[in-house]
Amino acid sequence: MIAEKMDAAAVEAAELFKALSNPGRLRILCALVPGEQTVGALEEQLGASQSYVSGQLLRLRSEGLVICERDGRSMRYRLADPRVRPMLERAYEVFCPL
Amino acid sequence: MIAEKMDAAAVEAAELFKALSNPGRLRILCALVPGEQTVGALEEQLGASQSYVSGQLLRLRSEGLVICERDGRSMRYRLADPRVRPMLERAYEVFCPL
DNA sequence: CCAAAACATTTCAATATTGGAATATAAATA
DNA sequence: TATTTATATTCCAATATTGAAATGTTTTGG
Repeated sequence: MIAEKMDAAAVEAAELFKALSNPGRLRILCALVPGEQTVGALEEQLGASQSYVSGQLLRLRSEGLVICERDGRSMRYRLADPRVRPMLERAYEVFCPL
Repeated sequence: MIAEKMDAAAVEAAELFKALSNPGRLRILCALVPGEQTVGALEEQLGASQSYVSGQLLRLRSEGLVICERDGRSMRYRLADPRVRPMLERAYEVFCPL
């Protein structure tokens, strides 16, 4: 049956949507769309605490949505899941009209 | 500052994503993309209980994502928020490739 | 090696979500 | 009108999420 495929896809999609369902995480991911960002840079852009940003990044990392790489004493984060960018682009069109 | 607009948009978008972050709700909304559906029809398509489907519909209604109309003893539900369809279409492209 | 900078991690209380079970309501039919 | 059908609503215990606070870790500069 096709229902199982649809169900599996729905579970996967729902997981991604859950990752996007928090304004802080959403803004972090959006900030990564143009390219890599340092944790400190993300703190500034969000106006959020170090612990908050780092915590959300940890979660996003554990879900495979971002990956990081050390650069001196900083960590550079970037998007890692190819499904994120298309969804964010559409969200941008829908929620941030010209 | 533009940060406030971005923040407001992020909050709105995150709310929609939260509605989509449950496989059951997601499948209900997907089932409504082609057109109106009865509660019973949704129960069949999802293979879920009456109480479950009706409960999720109640929530989606309270968020303004769907609206319903009585038709005899049935209720016909349909999508009500113009932002839902574009997001689901993109999700379909991303998660249900040809 | 030591201190500071930049992140990571743990902990926790408050709050929210989940889905099942039971019960209630509205409309049609006999 | 009594019953059945279709849907709505309430209730609840288990689980998950949230964001702040405190503390731990890693790397570099002196």
